[in-house]
Amino acid sequence: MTYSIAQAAERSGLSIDTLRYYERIGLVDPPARDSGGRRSYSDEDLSWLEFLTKLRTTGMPIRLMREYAQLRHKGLATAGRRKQLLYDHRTDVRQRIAELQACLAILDYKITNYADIEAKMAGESLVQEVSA
Amino acid sequence: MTYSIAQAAERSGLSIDTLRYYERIGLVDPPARDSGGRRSYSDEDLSWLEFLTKLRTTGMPIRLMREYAQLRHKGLATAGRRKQLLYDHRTDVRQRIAELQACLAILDYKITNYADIEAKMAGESLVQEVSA
DNA sequence: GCTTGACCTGGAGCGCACTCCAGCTTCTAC
DNA sequence: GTAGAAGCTGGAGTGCGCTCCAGGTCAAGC
Repeated sequence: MTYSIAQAAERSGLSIDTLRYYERIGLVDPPARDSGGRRSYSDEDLSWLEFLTKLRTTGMPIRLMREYAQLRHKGLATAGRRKQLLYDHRTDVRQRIAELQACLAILDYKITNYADIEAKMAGESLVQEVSA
Repeated sequence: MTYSIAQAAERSGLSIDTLRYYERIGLVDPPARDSGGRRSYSDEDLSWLEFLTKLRTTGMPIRLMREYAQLRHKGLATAGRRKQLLYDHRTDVRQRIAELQACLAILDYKITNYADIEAKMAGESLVQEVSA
């Protein structure tokens, strides 16, 4: 299967401009071209894009994604370094999750507080109503 | 207790420039000034900064932090809207955590794959050694 | 009273990750 | 054979969240 840039954009969730941008900066290999010179993405291209979006979602800077992409081109010999890159990144992601969860607890606390305030205010207006 | 801007920066984890920037854009109230016209942060100021950094850590855009800050000034009457803001934000944060966890699973998978490759390569070089 | 260092202001600059644009080509459908 | 949609390129522009700078003030220690 091959895909036009519009289809690749839809499937990857990236914009057409972003796809071309990623190609320009060396994050993705230039895809095949059709007879009219238009980009024609393969399933393999899409898999790589999908993985890239995971890295992006987890906040990997483009600089590192590019490094990973370049290592891929050098074949099996670089597997160790690629693994290390992902390993380090995983550590970051875990830390980020922990951080978010800690903040979540604070949000919970604040929200509960506001709920209490609302309950109290509702109670008071009830008292007003009853005493009126 | 009062704190110089350098102390406030250290305690909040923000830079001095960021503290002044937050003040400029209305995220924090202008703190008191000492006799020489220098900023003098109170414990209350620091608490607010601490909370702001939680919102920032969880990715709340400055626009919304500012909205929250402005609501605070209007007193209890805005408690409901502030709660709603935090509530919506909590939903975002939870979703973000779920997203990160899904990506984490993929990273785990990839890393395991690389470990397998390494094990296989090590095995092969062992075979080479033995057969040499 | 002079140096040093922290702090002040207004405004410019920066890095990141896109996003948009002008002007052109190419395919498709009528 | 022509209109319209989709795609092409190189390059400029954008939004966010800071970060840095020049030129000045102020207080403390020597």
